[in-house]
Amino acid sequence: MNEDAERLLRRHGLQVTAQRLAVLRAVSTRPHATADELADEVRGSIGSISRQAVYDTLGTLVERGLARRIQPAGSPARYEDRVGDNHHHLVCRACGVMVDVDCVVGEAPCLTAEDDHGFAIEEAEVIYWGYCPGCRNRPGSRNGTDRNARG
Amino acid sequence: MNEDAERLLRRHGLQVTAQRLAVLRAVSTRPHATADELADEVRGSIGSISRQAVYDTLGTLVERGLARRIQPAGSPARYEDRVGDNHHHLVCRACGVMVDVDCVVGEAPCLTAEDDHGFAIEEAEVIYWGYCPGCRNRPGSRNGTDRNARG
DNA sequence: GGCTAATACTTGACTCAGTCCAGAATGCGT
DNA sequence: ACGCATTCTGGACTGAGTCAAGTATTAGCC
Repeated sequence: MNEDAERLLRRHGLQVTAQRLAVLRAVSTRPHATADELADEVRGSIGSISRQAVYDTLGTLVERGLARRIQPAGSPARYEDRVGDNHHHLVCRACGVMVDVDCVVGEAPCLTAEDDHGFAIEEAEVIYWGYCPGCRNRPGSRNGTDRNARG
Repeated sequence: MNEDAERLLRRHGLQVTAQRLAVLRAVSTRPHATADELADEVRGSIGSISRQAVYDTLGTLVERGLARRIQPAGSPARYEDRVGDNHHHLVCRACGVMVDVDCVVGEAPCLTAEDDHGFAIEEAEVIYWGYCPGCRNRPGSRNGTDRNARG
């Protein structure tokens, strides 16, 4: 598994370091985690890492297309390693949990806006907002009262 | 015009204050502006306002459905007064400009995810990422090099 | 295996958006 | 006009993310 990660980095022209391998593994084992959570995960596996290294590495991974950054409203950035397929996200307003959903329209026609205003559209990011099964059944936590609550 | 804003506030059970009127007007005249920009706009019209009052008022307006908050990746929250219709946004990766686009699918079938994972889905937020006409033609500013550029 | 240049990591200070709090001011119903 | 409830102000604070300078690692070469 480390073999794979190492090759992956090299294939994308990146130097292989313990930190990068660990971050790559963390993104894969904990999809939708924040930079902070990933840092914790990494510390669990290689002992320690600086915040800066985490941000730097994540930035590089996103830039090289090895990871994807999602930034839902009111939440710090989250990262996932599912790239290349056209999937979207479902976020619970109450507890902040995020799950993947496949694109309604299949491939990439999401990319078609009615009027593109002359823009060269590259990507359509879709976030579905709602309440997860757990929070739907927990009274008081789903009427917008705690709209800022998150997990 | 102030008449309208005043009535609007009252109708939604809100006290009418100079600050609220001004914020409401600012949101309407400068769609997609950040809280800070709106504060400036308001200062231009009523002299001065505290940051807190701006955030507070915007929060209230959003809560009562008089305004909508959009938070694209890497950008502070933006506000607009176009509510109730199912429109989305088109954001330029290079200069950060944001324009409205109508929903591809018309009404609200955007709300249908293939598998809702048991969530009660309320809203689908769609952001199209790309490059605006100006930035498309400006070489060097559209190849992801300055992915963080905005403003 | 050791040397060197390039790249990556660490540490700490900093910025920026947004929130919290206590006290002062204002609007609203009577 | 009065008193209460709501709102506004100013300042301190938090949390996410960035900048910059110095140190450590990696990769390529001998």
